[in-house]
Amino acid sequence: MRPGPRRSLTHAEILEAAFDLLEAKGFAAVSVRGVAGSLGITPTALYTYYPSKRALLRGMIEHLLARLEVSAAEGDKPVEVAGASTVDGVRARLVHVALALRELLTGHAGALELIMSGPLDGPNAMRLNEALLESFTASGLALDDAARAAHALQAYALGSIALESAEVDVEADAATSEPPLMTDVPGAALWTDLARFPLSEQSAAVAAQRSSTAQFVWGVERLLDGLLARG
Amino acid sequence: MRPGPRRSLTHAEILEAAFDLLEAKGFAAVSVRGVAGSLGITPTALYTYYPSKRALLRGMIEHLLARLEVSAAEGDKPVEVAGASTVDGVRARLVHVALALRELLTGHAGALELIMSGPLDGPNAMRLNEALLESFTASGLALDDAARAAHALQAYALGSIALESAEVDVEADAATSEPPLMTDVPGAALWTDLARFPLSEQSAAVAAQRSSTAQFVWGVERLLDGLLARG
DNA sequence: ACCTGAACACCGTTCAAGT
DNA sequence: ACCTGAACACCGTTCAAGT
Repeated sequence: MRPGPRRSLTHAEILEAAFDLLEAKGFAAVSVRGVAGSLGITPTALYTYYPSKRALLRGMIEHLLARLEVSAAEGDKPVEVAGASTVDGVRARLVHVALALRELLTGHAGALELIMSGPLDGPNAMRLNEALLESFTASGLALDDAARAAHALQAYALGSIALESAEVDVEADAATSEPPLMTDVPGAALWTDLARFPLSEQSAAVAAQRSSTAQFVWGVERLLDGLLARG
Repeated sequence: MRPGPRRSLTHAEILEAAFDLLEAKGFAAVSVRGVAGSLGITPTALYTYYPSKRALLRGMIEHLLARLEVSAAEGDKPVEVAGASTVDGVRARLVHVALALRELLTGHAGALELIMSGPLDGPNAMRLNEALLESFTASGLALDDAARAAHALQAYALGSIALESAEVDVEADAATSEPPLMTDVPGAALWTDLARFPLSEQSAAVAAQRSSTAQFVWGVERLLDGLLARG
């Protein structure tokens, strides 16, 4: 179509190859050499498109967040309660955005490491932030408080997802069964001494369900309780 | 003192060297080769003490969390309000623990990456969890809810610290002034088009203060509002 | 039992050279 | 203008060999 492309690759093609690698072999496989290799070019040729690996990762984060559903699409969750339908709808939208972020990051292997690998300051991260600000101001918060609330909700969501994925990792390790690691670190001898932590032991059943969507939403709801409280 | 040490090093000495490296040169410098080199031994000798780099990092996490002040030390914050002094004291303790965790992780360069590099399931992580469970049950929550609340608070704290440190990174990068990265990624042309995000622009002043302790505590307080709410 | 040296299969990045 | 090849200074991990 074009008179003749100066470059053999588009950024979109490079990012696609990078995500294929991420999905297939995990975050560690997304190396400059690996991405270049899967595109049939030399590692140094990739530096023509991105000035550093960090820049490549930033491009990937943007590409990922572009798929985040953030707008106030109707029919998400019809409000059935009579009365303050607007506020309830806004609240449902906030929960929806948090859940969408969680699904985006738990759906792609290595996506969390990607997000955590750099600051969230690209246009799509700002789109997310703007959507949260809209929702919080729409539910009656002053702009300053809305900004703090948006930040708090993002912090909870990212931290929650990070804790989840760390626990998934340990389940995967359980198969290889690492040795108990009895070291001379203070307290390390008690590694499996659950009796020292009676409440943790008793609540083990709940702890086992931490990776569930319900747990995530429960936390979002409690945070929103605090953030949206008035009078 | 001892009849004759079989090993030339203790785990404590190795961890100390590893933390010196972490503090001095950041997380990337904490390599098997780097730690071994700073101890005057060969990389392979380190595998006598830790079976993998991952095991070394787990040891470091435990070492770090051992320094976390988690107990109900008196005089932290004398309750001045008459009335429900116990509950207020418990709440103050929760804020205190969250702040202590934040100071621990922002105080040591690379400590967050360390924490995020694996699951939080060592004895000192359990000590933290147990302390949170005690506080939440003491303020009237059922054990199930207390477990969920403890998890939510840890999620918020870790996520908040992660967002902070990512922003610190970008400030450091501002000096080297990376090019604006005009790519053909959808939306990337709007990278600096703040006008598209009016609320984000207006609240930029608040956003600039995100790395403050006050912002962190505000979020903890709002979360606790939701978690501790009754009737 | 502890440690070394050599090796394997990787990294991100730079730079002179080709077309 | 785009790309290659060689090189630099690194990784984590394994394994035979020494003491």
